[in-house]
Amino acid sequence: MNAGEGRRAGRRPGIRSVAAAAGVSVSTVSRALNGYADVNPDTRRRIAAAAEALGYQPSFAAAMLRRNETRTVTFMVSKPWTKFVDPFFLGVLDGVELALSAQGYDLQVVMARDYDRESEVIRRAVERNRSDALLFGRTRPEDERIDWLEARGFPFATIGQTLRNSHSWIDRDHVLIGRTAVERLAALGHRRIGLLMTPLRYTYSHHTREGYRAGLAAAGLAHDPALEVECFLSRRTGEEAVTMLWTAGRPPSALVCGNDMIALSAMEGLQRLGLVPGRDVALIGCDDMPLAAHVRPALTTFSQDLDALGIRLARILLQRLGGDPTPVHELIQSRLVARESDCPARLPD
Amino acid sequence: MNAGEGRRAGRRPGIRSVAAAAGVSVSTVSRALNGYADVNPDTRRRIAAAAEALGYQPSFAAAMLRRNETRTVTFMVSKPWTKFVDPFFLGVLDGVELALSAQGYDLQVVMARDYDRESEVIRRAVERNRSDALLFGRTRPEDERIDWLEARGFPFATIGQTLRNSHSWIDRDHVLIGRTAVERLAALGHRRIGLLMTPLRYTYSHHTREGYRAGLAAAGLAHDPALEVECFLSRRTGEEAVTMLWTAGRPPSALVCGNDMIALSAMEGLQRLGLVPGRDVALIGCDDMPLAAHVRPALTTFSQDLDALGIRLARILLQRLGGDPTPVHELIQSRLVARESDCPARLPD
DNA sequence: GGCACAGACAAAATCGTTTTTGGACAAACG
DNA sequence: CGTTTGTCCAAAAACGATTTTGTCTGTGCC
Repeated sequence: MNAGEGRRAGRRPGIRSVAAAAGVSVSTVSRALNGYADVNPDTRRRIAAAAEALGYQPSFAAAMLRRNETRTVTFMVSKPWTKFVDPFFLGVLDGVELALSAQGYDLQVVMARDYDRESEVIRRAVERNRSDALLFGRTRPEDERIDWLEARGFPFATIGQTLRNSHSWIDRDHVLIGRTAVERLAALGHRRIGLLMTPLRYTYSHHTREGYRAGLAAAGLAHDPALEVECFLSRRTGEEAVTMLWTAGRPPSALVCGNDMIALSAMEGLQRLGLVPGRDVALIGCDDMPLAAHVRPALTTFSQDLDALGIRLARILLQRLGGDPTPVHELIQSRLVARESDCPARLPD
Repeated sequence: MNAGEGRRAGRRPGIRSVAAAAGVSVSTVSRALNGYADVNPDTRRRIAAAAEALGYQPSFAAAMLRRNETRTVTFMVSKPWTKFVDPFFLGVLDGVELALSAQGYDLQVVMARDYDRESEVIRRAVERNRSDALLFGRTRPEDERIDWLEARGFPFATIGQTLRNSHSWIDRDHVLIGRTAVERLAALGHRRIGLLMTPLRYTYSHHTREGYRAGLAAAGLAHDPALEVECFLSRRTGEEAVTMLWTAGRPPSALVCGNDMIALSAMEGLQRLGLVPGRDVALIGCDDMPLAAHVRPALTTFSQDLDALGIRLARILLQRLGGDPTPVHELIQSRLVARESDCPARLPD
């Protein structure tokens, strides 16, 4: 009889079925279900009931086509450290998913398998236009990914800053972390404190170094550039750095490490040199990865609520997607977790 | 002049622009770009060139709507162990993403934040119909999620088996793992070997136990049910189990642990009891999580190539999506990584 | 020559929503 | 009473691809 009658029976009910059941037009159903104002409360209820009864689920593809948005956010996870996915990203991922799904957004994950391909992965993710926005970390002082995204006007937010900082980001306060670490070690009597840095191509490495230097200055300690060693992305990186420091020149009595991986690896290096970490040499890490608490000596390090970080990151992005174009910056405080690896200086020098 | 001319300029080029540029109809463009047979090789080249020149990217939403498929796979990650995401899932996730993206599929991730909500999360993921298939782990002997999915005819594959095993899965050979662990400990002279099981609601726990018992039988050792302890999902679970075993009755001299978390926690429990793991009590874990190698004593455990597991899992699913409905089962071999925690028995009893 | 057939393409229908446009009606207002 | 205003809803036009159906050639075969 009526126009919508020809539907094949096996199919999922569409909006027209709901319209027919509720005795209204499809447009009214759409407006009712999407919470528009101009629909009679009574009609709205009738439609909701019909939709419920039919088990109606809107076709996402159709809505997506019409609205021209995907309600999906892509998270790029980098994993240059060892073959394991970085636990840091995973904690964040969890929080991000929580915040996104609460707003009806889906989370898509892409992996950047090595440093050089990160730009390409981003480009592909955007050009496939299967998501509305992008999230990623490991930002660099001059970041071509960010330039590219800004030029394209594609919404995104990052974990970590750049030099220009023209975009939305969230970040740990690495300056404060570096400074706090040094001050703590200085208070323990250490006069020669080394820094095992994460790769300087990342912005946060510079911040940590800045904080480290500020800490030295605040404690009235001399700054010896030879004690700043850049580490790279291998499992043994801290080991190599330590070997170098203890082989050439005057070694430090304490080490601030850019992350826990480096600290752990440095510990192994120290042991290999016949030194006992946490007794002969003090160490402080950064990340508080699960390992840190279980190693002997347990690693003193900086911890943060990754879940919360992820949630806030997602919120920042959602705000942007909600139409507010002003960039948001947020600095997350980390908490020092005192364990065993930071010991007092043994011999005053 | 012609029909397609009215397009607003700022927009991404659509298939009609390509058609216009190549001087053919939209249908021909579609067929050419999707690799259908009945298009002249020459025309095909012309179309490809035009698409390339315009930077044409097909609207995914439109294709999705018409084809009625999303080219997206949802991966549900469970995370009941502690607050950290299980590294096991993450390794797998990586492999899955690799295999899927190679076939043009996108990966969507949903988190199951606790055990009870896993079914709900799955139901929601499916009903939103924003993905073509589902991947998940932590299967149970009787798994309502699987029943539900099968009833609905929704494609999926799992990490882990069920009792009926009517679906596609991939799994570690936990029976072999349990058996190998026991045999190794028996060969080291242990006569009383305990089993710290993962929760029995999971299928693999039963398999491990089965292997454990088979190992005992093969070594000619008595089976004492009191030595089989079920552990639950807390950070201290192994500690509690150990305390119980050593408080009541005759304690074992060696422990097979259902996973590394349990083993690590058991080590802490042993130390609290004044025992030295790896000297007084032998332990073997299962998972080879990053922690395992760094703990003192380093944990002897079973390792597997998670990347490969993820890749094969994805392949199994893609085969299903490709139209082949026959369920595929695949058993992955694990490798024993001998470290320090499995020591010879001290006193023959 | 007439017919069947295949190759290469065009035209049009279709997927299931959202959004725009406009119409019917009632209330308010002069 | 006529006009404006506002409420509620229907009709129809998008959105941009894929798929079906149809048309027009040219070729092979009897």
